Amino acid sequence: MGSTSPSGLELTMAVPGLSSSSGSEGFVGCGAGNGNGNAMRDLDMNQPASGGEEEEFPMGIVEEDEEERGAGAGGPHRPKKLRLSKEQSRLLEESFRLNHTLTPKQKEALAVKLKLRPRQVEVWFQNRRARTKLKQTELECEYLKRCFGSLTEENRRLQREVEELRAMRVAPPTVLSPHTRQPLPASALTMCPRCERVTAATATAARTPRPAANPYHPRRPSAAF
DNA sequence: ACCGTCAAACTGGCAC
DNA sequence: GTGCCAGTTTGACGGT
Repeated sequence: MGSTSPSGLELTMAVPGLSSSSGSEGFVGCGAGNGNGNAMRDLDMNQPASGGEEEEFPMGIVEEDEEERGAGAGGPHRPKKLRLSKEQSRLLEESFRLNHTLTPKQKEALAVKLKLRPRQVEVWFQNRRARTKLKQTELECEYLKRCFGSLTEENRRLQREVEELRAMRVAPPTVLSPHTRQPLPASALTMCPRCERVTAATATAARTPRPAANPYHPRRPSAAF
């Protein structure tokens, strides 16, 4: 795609690390979407078969039945589809850059300037907004995918850590009795609820049934943590 | 000739 | 009533 996006989609996105400028050429090549096709097409598009110098807006208002067109929705034949000239596209892009929506006056003025119908200008802006939004959505999607990936990795890492901590808990620390200086049996140990240090269990605490350990919040195995 | 992509144009629904 | 949007249709065009 290169620096000059053929469709020149300008994107704004509240994604860290991505350009969020609403200015021109905000889009950094994401590769997705309009590929190279347009770049080529723009070179050839709307070129008269003769290849000679043509009017500035060759694809302007079609002469054919304007009335039919209005009523023609769903009619037997749609009018031939137009391809906007490079100059028309350029000017439309330019005004889109300034404003993503048009007032009726602006629309009318632009239509006159481009020799298009106001409806065409309106449709172009609608489609242009849609394309911009689509591009943004695609970028957000990519960003969220990356987030998902890193969070999955983080989750795996934390799970491993939990397993390691659980494994360490199997072998409780040796705590010496303050009285006898002899190692206390694991069954005599409890966790101090205030300082979360392993202490020698009192006789009453040892007899009091304790609630089952919460598997999601395993107690710390020792004061070392 | 066929297919995929892009964009012009249309349609119906919704918000104001 | 008007304008916008999401979804769709359709034609132009390039690539194979």
